Amino acid sequence: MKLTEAQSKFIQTWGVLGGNWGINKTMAQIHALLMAWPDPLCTEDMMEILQISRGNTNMNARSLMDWGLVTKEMISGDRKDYYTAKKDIWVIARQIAKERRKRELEPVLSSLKDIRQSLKSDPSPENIKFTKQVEDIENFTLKVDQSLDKFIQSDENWFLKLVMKMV
Amino acid sequence: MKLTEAQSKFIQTWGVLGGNWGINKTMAQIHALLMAWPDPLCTEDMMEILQISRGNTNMNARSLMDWGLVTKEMISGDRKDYYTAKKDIWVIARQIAKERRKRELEPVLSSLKDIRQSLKSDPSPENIKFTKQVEDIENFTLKVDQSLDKFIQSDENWFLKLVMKMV
DNA sequence: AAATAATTTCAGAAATTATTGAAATTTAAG
DNA sequence: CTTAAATTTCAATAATTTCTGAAATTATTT
Repeated sequence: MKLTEAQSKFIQTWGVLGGNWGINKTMAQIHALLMAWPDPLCTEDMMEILQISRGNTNMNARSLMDWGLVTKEMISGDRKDYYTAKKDIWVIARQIAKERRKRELEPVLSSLKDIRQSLKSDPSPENIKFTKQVEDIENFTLKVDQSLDKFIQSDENWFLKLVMKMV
Repeated sequence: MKLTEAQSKFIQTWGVLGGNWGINKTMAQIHALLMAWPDPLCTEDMMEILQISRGNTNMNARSLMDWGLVTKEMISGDRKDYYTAKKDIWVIARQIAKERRKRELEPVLSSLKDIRQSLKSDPSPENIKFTKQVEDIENFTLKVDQSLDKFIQSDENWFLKLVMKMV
């Protein structure tokens, strides 16, 4: 059970990328490993390949499942849990977009709404510019939210069309 | 020199958002403060309002300048440096897109290219699926890169059009 | 040129975040 | 039900990141 040169590089690259986006390095590496590996892997495998502890492996595998990027799999005749990652990069991207929208964009939108509320109840002249500012940011964020939503939905339609054709 | 309720909330919100995106909280807060404040602020001002040290203020203000989000300004009759942030959210978003593209996307693309190279020189059968995987990811990343580029360019045209109209 | 003011740097401290590993719990098999 | 294997949890520790504050540097005034 050993990585090829290319797989190592891939895991390394994904780990750095994750770091830039506020994602735990181990989580990104487990994700990369499961994307790079053709078959499901158990905890022991991941521990050995990535040289990390059992606890760390378990916690980050769970996070990846919370993000909907990884699933557990049963292998008959073996009582260990096996993990696989989605492999289609468009599906992965849509899933990440969906989660970040829910976890980050929605709360920001709600905060901006609150702030606009505060500003309404305190219409002092020094707030005029700032009010405009907050409105602009809220509109921008709404646009981003809508675009993300479109992207997230995108292939459901494609999928439906495909199904229609098949019938 | 004191923040309104709304301004505080705004700085708080921006700080949390920054955290989610791998950006230092103080940096995000200084940025938010300068966006929310109508006039330029000096180091002392920022230190007092955000309750942070001189060194911290200086370092993060510099980072914001590196990102092209904040500029120094001179106020005549005062030898202190004053800082202001760009206020147009579209300009800000384009600037951030531009920097992240340069700092993150380009290196990832270059790594992916390397990985593909490694794979070419080791065409073992267990690499077939992984090669396809890497190619897919590279294509996806290129698409993202192109879309970002389009977004970054977007209002240069708009700006040119505006200039034409003005002449 | 000396004095003063402002800025920058950076080593160490503090705070935060990630990781370990062993104990507790859960799950499955005999 | 008992035993054994696997998983999960979490307090302790390690690693990393951020922040401070004082010293060094740079810029401005007199």
